[in-house]
Amino acid sequence: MKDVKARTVFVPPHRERGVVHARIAEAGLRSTAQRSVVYGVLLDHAKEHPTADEIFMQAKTEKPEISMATVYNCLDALVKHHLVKQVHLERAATRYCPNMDEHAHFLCETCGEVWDFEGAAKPRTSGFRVPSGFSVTQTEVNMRGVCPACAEQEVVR
Amino acid sequence: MKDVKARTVFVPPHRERGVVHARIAEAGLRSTAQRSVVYGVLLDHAKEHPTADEIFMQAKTEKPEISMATVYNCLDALVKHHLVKQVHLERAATRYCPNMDEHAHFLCETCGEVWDFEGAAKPRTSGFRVPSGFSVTQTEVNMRGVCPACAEQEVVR
DNA sequence: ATAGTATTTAGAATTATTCTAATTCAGATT
DNA sequence: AATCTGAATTAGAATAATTCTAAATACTAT
Repeated sequence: MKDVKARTVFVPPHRERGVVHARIAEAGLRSTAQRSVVYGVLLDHAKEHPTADEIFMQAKTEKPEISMATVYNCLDALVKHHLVKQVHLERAATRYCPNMDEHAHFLCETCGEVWDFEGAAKPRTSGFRVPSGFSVTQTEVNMRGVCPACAEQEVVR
Repeated sequence: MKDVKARTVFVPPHRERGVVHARIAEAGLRSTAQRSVVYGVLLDHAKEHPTADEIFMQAKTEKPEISMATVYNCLDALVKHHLVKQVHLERAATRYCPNMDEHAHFLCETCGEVWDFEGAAKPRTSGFRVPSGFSVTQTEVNMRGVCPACAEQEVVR
């Protein structure tokens, strides 16, 4: 399990009793203890863009009985109700992101860290021509390259 | 294995003796029989955006001894030498695309088909602000929604 | 409190991908 | 044409990611 970090302008809501519960309920989801824990973990670790497994391990510290299947169930429910986004960056495990503002993801190919890039694409379709008849509900923009820290190291070497 | 189709403006080069070989060599890769088969399959099935497993099954019809590990090795080599792109649309298997023109991918959430949307994003970063210091080498744009055929069926129903 | 439905659970099953170590091959050199 | 050398291929095992299953539990509305 690689340790990933990321920078974002997104400020997750302060995680306190009731806030997470309320958000889940507002989204039209039955609010269960497990969903609160999973969503709470994701809000606390938004910058890490954690995988299901990383979320599972963290969630267990708060709720030891929780199972992996439940983490997947919860994540799917949160995704379906637009509280969380899936991020498909690599051939490896899917990552999750509770920042629903429009933003792109950047993966540093050298260190593997994931970053959020703010700034909405106008049109919402990121500049690509959408043939008529297609309705686009979601756009995911993923970039790869080298982050400043890694670029600097290369120069030094 | 789901049967997928897609529409694209990309016209794959006619697959004949030597053409595939030459492209691989030009890319700076040692040209082996297996790489030719894998790349050839991909060119013939560009519209399907096949998975490694689908490519493996097709490749076996041309070269029965080929192994799955080789398909992955070949795909990785082709990706590294910019002959092929990985497409990460879903939590499921990675898809591969030999169309290196700038384009976006669209996944119909109803029927699961993948489509190519032409049209380069300018700036190359798809309208998102890239913080200074980051160098972007690749941008992947994935959209989801409903394709015309599925939209029509919904109206009828 | 009770029924009815959705959710959770453990663990098995499946699918996708990577690894390993032995063998074979492509391309350069003689 | 034969030889060399590092790279590529192979089968199969191993690992990792995700989904499935059936039984138990927890919510919500009565």
